[in-house]
Amino acid sequence: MVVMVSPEAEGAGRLRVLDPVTSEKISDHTTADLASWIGRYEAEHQPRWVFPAAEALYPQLLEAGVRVARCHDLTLTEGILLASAGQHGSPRNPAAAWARLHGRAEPPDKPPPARNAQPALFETDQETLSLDLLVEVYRSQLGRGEGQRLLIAAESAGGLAAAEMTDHGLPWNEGVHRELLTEMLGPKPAPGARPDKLAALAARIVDAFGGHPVNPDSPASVVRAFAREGIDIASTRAWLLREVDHPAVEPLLEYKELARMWTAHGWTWLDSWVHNGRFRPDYVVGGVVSGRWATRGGAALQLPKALRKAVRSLPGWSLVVADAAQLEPRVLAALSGDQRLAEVSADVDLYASLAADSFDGDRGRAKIAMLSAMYGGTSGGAGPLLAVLRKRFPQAVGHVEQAARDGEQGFMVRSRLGRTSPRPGAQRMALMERTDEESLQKSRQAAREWGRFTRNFVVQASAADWALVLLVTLRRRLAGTAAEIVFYQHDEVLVHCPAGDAPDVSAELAAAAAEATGLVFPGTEVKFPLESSIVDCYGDAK
DNA sequence: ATCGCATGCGCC
DNA sequence: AAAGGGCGCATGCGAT
Repeated sequence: MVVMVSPEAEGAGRLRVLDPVTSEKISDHTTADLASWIGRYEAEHQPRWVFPAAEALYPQLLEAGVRVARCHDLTLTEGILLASAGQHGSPRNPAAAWARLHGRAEPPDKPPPARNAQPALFETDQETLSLDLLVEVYRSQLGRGEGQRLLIAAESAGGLAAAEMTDHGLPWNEGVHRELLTEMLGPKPAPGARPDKLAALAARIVDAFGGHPVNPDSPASVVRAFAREGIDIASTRAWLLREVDHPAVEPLLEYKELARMWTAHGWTWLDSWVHNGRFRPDYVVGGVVSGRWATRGGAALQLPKALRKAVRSLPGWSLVVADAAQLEPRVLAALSGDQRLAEVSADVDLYASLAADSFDGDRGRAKIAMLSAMYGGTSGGAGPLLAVLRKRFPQAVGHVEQAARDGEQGFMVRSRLGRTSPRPGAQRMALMERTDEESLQKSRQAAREWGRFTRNFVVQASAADWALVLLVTLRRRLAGTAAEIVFYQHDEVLVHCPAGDAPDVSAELAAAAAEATGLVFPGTEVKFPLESSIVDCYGDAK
């Protein structure tokens, strides 16, 4: 069964039950308590729910204790279909989709919710759209999305998984975090003051420059200070500073590291993002053009490794941490059908295996070669290494080089499941097409840059396909158990579960990885190992 | 006072 | 001197 949902203010709503094959109306319903209605119907029928946007509706259902298994998200789907039609960035809400079908003016998307906004129990500004309109958009999407059914289903399920993860929250031990901050930075400073250790380092930096005032937070000020000492640096990037022989370098590097911890993940972050022992980021499903997720606030996908110490399971519970090993080169092997690279992928350490096959056992060089192929890099002597790779793995290298050529010519490229890259913007496209003598250089550079983007897109986006399918497959497998998926980051999943269930969860993870591989790359011989460990502390994983 | 851009670093 | 793809975020700083 398929049920269209049109939420109204104050938790009310309208619903239409549709025939799953024809999408014809079976019955209409209105209710003052949408959550309860959905909860009852879910228990009895487990339909596919059609939501205008799970992001807006599902948190309220979860708040009311209602979960659903399956949905079709009209907003997420519209985003995929628009991109597929070369219309990245158009409004993708259902009302805009309907307007497009009828040649009317398209209402813009609503601005995203305020940073770290506390979700209201029942939002009253939720746009109410008629069931007729929603059904029309749904049918249109089924037609337009014929070739991307798995991607649409996975993206929609991802929308549910994201809301559930925010609802669970990542178990966060505030005490551990505070101890770490005190250890690194000193006691929590008064408002407006710098932590002791940062102040001390700043003083050391000034000393090292002979007492001249220097603001270590200002790159320009640091560059000027070095210039006074006769040292020219192009920027204050850490990797560049490391090459400089000067007493200020060491305290500067330490300052940068600690300052980042203070400003990005210090006491202020803790107070605004961790409540009752849980960190609840807002995930933005498909927020990156490649299909990777983003987050709104909280920098959840950029947690410094040092902070993983603060992620602790509750007493009697465990964390199962799973990480796809070297996902992107495996994806390239499967995408391109390169038999030899498929054989290399049999090893959990793909780079070691690649080194043994083609680089005299030099893992570092093997890795540089592979990364250059996937990113289009040429530095670090990558050129000759790439040549070796091309000779030994012509299909794999040919695959990314074709994607690069497509991009250089302004064509779109697609991920395995059909997610589509944007076209170059009008300005870049105009530059890329210029052939006059004075612009030739810039034209070629613009084309090469876009080629690097599309080269990487096919790999990164197909890896995101695989990881998304893994996530939603795992979600389905864990439904009805006590286990909670609590974190998802590109190629990594964390599950929080009763300690006794952890081995079962690990088994489900392995099964989900195999299932994802079969769904995304049917028939491939490429191996996609998932390294998982059962721990009490995220910092102890691997 | 407020905004947008550049810088630089965190993660994958 | 730049160099390899994708992001989010805090800060500095000039423009408004």
